[in-house]
Amino acid sequence: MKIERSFYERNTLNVARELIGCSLVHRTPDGITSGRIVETEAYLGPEDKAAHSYGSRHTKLMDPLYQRGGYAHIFQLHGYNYCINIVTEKINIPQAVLIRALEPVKGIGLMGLRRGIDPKESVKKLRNLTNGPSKLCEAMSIDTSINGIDLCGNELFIESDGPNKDEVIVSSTRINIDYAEEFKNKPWRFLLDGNKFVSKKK
DNA sequence: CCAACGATGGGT
DNA sequence: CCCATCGTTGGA
Repeated sequence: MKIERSFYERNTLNVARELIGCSLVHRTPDGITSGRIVETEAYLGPEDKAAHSYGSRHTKLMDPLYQRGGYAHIFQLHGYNYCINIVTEKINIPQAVLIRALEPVKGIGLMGLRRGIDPKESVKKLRNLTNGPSKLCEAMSIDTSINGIDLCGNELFIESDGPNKDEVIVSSTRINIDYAEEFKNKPWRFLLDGNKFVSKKK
C-alpha cells in the first residue's frame, strides 16, 4: 500500500524509524525500480546543526524542505552526486529523512545499467547497487530534475511495510557530520541490525 | 565576480 | 587517511 500524506506529516524521528522496511518505488519511461529501505537518518532543522536548514537557512533549491510532509527534497553534492530527503512535519518545519541505503527489489538489471555495472553482474554485485545515499539515487534515477516531487503521486512513492520478525531496528550516530558539534552524537540514524545492504562506513 | 564548501564515494 | 570534482551559495 502506498504511504499517504498523514504518515509524513508527523514527528521526524518516528518517520525515520518507521520508514525502515518500507519500499521506495520509482516508475520511469525505461522501467520500474524499487528497493527496501534499510537505513535512514533524521535531520531536525532549524535547531539541528547537521541539517542544511540549520538556523532556518532557506535557498530556492531547499523550498521542498519547507513544504508539508510527503514531498521529496533532492539535492546535489560534490557536483556529481545526488541524495534524497523525505520531507516530514507540517509546512514551514524544515525537517526530513535522508534515505541512506536500500536492498534492491525490482529492476535490478536496470539499476546495474544506471550504475555502470554489466546487467549480468548486477545480481552478484547486488549490495553495491544501493548501499549509499548517492548510489541509490543513481540506481533509481533520482536527481534534481524531480526535486520537490510529491510522494503521494504515482511516479515516486513509498509502499508501507516493516521489519521481518527476525529483524531488529537499531539507532546510531549519523554519518559524515563531524562539523555538527553537539548534534554529531545524536542517535538519529536508523538501520536494520546486521543487514548486509546498509552503507559501509562507521 | 569569484572562492569556499560539501548529509559522497572510491582508492590507498 | 586522502582527494577528485563542480554546482550552489553568499559575500565583495
